[in-house]
Amino acid sequence: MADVLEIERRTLHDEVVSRLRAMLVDGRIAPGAKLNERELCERLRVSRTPLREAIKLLAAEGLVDLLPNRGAVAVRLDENDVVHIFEVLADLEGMSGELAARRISDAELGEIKALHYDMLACFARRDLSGYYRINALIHAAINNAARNPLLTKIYRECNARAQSLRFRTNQNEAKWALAVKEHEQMILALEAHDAARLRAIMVEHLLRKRDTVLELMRAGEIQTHPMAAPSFA
Amino acid sequence: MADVLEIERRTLHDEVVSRLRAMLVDGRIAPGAKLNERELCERLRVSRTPLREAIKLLAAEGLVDLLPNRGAVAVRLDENDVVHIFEVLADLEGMSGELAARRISDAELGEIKALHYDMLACFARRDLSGYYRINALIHAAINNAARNPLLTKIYRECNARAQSLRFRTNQNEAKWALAVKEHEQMILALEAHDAARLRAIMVEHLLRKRDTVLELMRAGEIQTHPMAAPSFA
DNA sequence: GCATAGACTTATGCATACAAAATGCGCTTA
DNA sequence: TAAGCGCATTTTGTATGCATAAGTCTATGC
Repeated sequence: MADVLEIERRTLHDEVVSRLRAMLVDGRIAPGAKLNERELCERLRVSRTPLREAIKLLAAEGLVDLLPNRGAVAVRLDENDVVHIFEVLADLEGMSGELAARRISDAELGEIKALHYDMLACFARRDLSGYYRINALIHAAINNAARNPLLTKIYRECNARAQSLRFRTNQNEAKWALAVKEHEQMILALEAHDAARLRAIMVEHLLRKRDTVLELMRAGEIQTHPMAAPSFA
Repeated sequence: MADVLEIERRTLHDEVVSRLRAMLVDGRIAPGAKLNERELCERLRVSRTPLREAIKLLAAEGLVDLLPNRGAVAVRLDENDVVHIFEVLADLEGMSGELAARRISDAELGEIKALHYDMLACFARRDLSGYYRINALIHAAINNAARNPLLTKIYRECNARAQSLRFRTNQNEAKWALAVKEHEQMILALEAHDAARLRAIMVEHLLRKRDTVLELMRAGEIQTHPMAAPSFA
């Protein structure tokens, strides 16, 4: 037998962290919504102890704000926050690209190319959801090829912050086409193992995304304002 | 009166996080040492609840490892970990430098110059402790001038990981002199607001530090091995 | 003599209980 | 009528208790 089956011994608070994080990132808990302990305990069927440990952890990850003696609320990002997050994210992506270009294996490169074609298929069908999903897989694969677990951890955390905005860029045809073109450049740079070039492309790619997100925010197309219904569904 | 005095309302777990973090970074809790809850409760005069919340948080910061059902231990870094940490740290420093060069105010630059002279004084006196302290202040000041709170947060956390090694580079005269020279280059690049150049210098600076730390580790001059006394003083 | 099984001890994980702070609401009063 | 005050309720912060898993030690069998 190849390997012993990994015994599933996640602790309760770990489980709660994962579930809460998902709820925050996918919007089931809206930005600005209060995290009522009693209510969440009932929803998640756990006592307050593991729940509170989880909330503290998510605060460290920047997904919730802790108000002393008044509990926690899902973070609501303003324009400055978005600028800061994407600034860091762009650099982390750049670093991922630089390292990946140097370290990627042929097998990894092959898989990324395959994903790229999957993504092109989504683009051709104008399947934005599929495109987003595969796009995320490609970025994760590049990050993974950088072979730095700490970079991966930090990248994931920053990405979660950004994702909590639940923006949808690429709704503009020209921008979407440009993003695809940038992805093609990425593949070329990866194949050429051109570290400096891939860094530049990825930084550029992310900064462009930042600008689009800022535009959407200014246009009011991203939910970051005082909510009509401050609770969560 | 200028401003209302900031009411000190830190919660107990917050306080515990700070104190434990300090103990981990400054070595009062040695790498590999087990964090016994009961013992720490008595030392810190708190109950297990806030202590456990703090430990979970420090695990997220990478300063302790959580072993399910077997508590927490202070992380012990191996060579790979060090490579990964400094790889990220070098990039974060590079990013700090790049942004700081673009955004630094004259006042901030003046303060950094002053610190630089303080550091030169320490160098002249061969005061390694003072040098280290001021060196950290300079790096923090540059980071601060980058005006990105998220970058600052991540930088601090990575730095804490590295600091937990408690290395002392610059014990070699030639390397110390080189480090000082690199700092002079930093000041010049900052003054010239040459972002690309400052990034390059800072990355280089950190990678050199990484190499020195790796040398020290290989020479057994950094305490990362199974301890004779696995508890803490 | 070594390995192993089993009881016993200890420490951790989770739940609950208690204390203190904040919030809400009705009443009073100017 | 609106602002302010005080009590009741809710919610958070901390401590403690209970159940279970890990660790330890001894005794027994091969």
